Amino acid sequence: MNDNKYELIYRDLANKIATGIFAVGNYLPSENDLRRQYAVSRETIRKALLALRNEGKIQKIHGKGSVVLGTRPALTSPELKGFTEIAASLDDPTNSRLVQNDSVYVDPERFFGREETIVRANAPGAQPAVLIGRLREVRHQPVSLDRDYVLTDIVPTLPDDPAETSLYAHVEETVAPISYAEREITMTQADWDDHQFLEVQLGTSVVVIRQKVYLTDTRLALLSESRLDPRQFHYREFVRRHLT
Amino acid sequence: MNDNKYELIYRDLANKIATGIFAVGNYLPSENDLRRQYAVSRETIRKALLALRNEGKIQKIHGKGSVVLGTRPALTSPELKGFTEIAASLDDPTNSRLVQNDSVYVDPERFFGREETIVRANAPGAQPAVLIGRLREVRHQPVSLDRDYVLTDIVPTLPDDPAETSLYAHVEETVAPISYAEREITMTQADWDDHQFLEVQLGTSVVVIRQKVYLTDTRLALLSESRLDPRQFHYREFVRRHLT
DNA sequence: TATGATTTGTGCGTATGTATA
DNA sequence: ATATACATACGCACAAATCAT
Repeated sequence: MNDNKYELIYRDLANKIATGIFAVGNYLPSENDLRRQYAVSRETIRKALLALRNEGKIQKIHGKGSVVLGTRPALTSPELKGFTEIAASLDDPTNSRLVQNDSVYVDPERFFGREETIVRANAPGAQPAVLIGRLREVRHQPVSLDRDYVLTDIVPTLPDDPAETSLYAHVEETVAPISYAEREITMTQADWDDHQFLEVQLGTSVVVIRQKVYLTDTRLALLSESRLDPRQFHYREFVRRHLT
Repeated sequence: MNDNKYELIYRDLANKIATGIFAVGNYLPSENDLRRQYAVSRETIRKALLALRNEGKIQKIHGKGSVVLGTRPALTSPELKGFTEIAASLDDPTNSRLVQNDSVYVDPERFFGREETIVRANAPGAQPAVLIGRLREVRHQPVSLDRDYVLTDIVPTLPDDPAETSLYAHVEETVAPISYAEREITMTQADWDDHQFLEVQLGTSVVVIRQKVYLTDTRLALLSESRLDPRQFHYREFVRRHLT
């Protein structure tokens, strides 16, 4: 949590949109009104509005004002959050079960695409990692089978109870803030684990979301793979055509 | 194309990153150097860098500089572009075949999720639209079956040859700039058309990307559905954890 | 049609704070 | 400690789009 002015204003406005105080389709107060209300400069207001715009919460219309567009939630969404963090914002009961916890070697270069990520210790590009496999349940139904490869060189420790704790929170507390990720979504054939845990038929398709998660200093901290039942998969995002 | 200073600088820097003049892993010149090189104020430079950062092309590190991260291309990517526009940037030969061209009524409220989009003319929420179905081929292989529902009330005319022309370009020339879209990715069972055109087996899974495409004034201009062979589907995007 | 008021967009300058080396 | 580099914040001027008169 930052205490920047524009971020505080951003959160206040985002909250007022989420709770309907600023209703969808209506205009926000003008930048000059907001400037007076928050007693800041116009540039500070504009930074807050830009952040809302980039997330698709408002649309700025030249000469008119800022229209409230609405809000989009989902379990699998463009936000860079861990399951534990998303679960905290859901009403439904959620559960994580540890199903794997091994020391392995991985080659991050082979994580995207359809190659094998786990390699021999002496393979070129091999890095030591801890593999944590967790089955995620919402409303007591399995929704995803997650495997995180935590790079030991960057993240030397792990939470005491990996099933209960947010990996992201642990990394940010013990190493450095998580900053960004490259994400890949593909489809593949269900394997035995998918069949066992996600209760999908062998050989049918499952959705695979892979992420390379980086710290603020661009160091790669972990690889994560999430396998989902295609019947439950729905991914929503907001995309813009232009910078401005 | 805008002729704003910061956008020109953005494009110049993006181009130098794409062509390797600024190599991955290296630092860009400092904001002060860039300010001198382009003979603009520091804020203008910072706007250009912010745009690069938001697209995952650079990472700004406080007190150090801006590291070049790299570039990510793909046929199905987070950019809001039509197939014709993406095809223009590919080396491979591409082709579009018109397979459908009908007048229908749609209910945009029913476009996301798993409901029927095409409704009766007198249904509540029904809007007139032209359905344009096109089979897209790359390297003479079918890659996607696209259906665009162009809302007649907003876009009254259509290009003369819908198979060859970019719908997006036509909308922007005759109506208003396209600004943003809500996108949904799901999976469903292949139907007869998928089997015929995409050459996938009946009943196996296909990827469905649906988009609601809006103009700068927030009017909904068209609905588009893209159905893809899951074996060829790979979607890559860049996501950030924080605003700053 | 034209004009002025309002609102957002772009650009510049300056000052201060904070992180890095 | 000092210099460098990025981050935040304020203020100002003018351009461009919109709308009511």
